Amino acid sequence: MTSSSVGTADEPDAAPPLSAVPRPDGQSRKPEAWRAYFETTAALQDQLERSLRAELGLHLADYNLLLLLTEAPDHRMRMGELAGRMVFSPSRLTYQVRTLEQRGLVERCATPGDRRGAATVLTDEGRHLFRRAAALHGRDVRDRVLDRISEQEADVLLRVFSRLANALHEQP
Amino acid sequence: MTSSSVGTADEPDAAPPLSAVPRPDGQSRKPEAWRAYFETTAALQDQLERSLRAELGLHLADYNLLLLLTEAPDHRMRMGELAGRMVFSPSRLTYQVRTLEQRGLVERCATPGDRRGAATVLTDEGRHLFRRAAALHGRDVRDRVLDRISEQEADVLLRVFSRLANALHEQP
DNA sequence: CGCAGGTGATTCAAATTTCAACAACTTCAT
DNA sequence: ATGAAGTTGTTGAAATTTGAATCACCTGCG
Repeated sequence: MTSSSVGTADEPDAAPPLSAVPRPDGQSRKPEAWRAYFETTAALQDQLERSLRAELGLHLADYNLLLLLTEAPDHRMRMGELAGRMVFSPSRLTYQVRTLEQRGLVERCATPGDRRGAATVLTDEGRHLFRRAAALHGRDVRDRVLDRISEQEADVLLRVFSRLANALHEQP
Repeated sequence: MTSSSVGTADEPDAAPPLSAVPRPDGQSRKPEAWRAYFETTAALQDQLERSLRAELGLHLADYNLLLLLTEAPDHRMRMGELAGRMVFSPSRLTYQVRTLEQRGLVERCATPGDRRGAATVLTDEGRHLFRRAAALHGRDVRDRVLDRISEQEADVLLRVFSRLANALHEQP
């Protein structure tokens, strides 16, 4: 995907200025920032996905699902919660889990108290594959992103995106 | 989509350019920043897409395609270039353009010098719909993002994502 | 010229995702 | 209890996306 500019966008492209001094023309740089963010994100996800695919045959979505399970207590999570965290529709999650199950990376099982529910658990094989995937993906992310930003910039990113996330959850 | 955290990212951080103030515990906040960025981006795109869909029946990809055409000289662009900018596979672009063509928003036409090529042009109807879409999408983006960050933060985002984009283009 | 080797774009089948029901179960107020 | 209403997940068909051919055309060299 690309741009998604707010419309009033004049191309940035080159090395951006250093200070936060207001521009001579009094214009905001926010639209440019939005566009840079949006376009770069598309290219970045494309590359991360390709790498994971080429090396381990995993989609980024597979990776993220395995990551969530890895972190979950007992390596186990309800379908619903998983769907929410993945920003997936329920049916998409069902499909996704089915494919991982066919590859032996996860297993489905019933939930204790609620006979409607289902849960997904990481298998040993899933845990092993994730370990390899994490090494690869971690390297990819460091090479392409983390090693290219300063701690200060990381702080700003963390602050900004955390704030945005809170706002998104409050008023959908 | 979710996280994509770097997971097992225990590695000395790259040299922080400026005067990064280390955390008390000496840990880097980069992995957290990455994760906040990644997760928030997923939720944000989901909401932007929903809004555009609900109001105007456009996918975010439709919007972006129309945006690129709107900005292009003569409201016209080659398939190849469009695909590159959209980070779309050629066949995906072909399909995407076909659906927009069926809705009367764009037209295909031959390219002057090269009889292999094809180009896409925005129609008047496409231009009109884009205007409405831009108003809506612009408001969405302002409400959810731009009005929630400072000019200084926007500057950092612009600087960071421009830098990352350059790096991505250099070493795929 | 004449064709070997690209390039630009489309096509087709298979994989994935969405959307709108549906089924199974829980909850809660009767 | 009882059944209306809400939850949880799945299913099936249609829409979208991918990936491997394929088609049509350009380029350059012998």
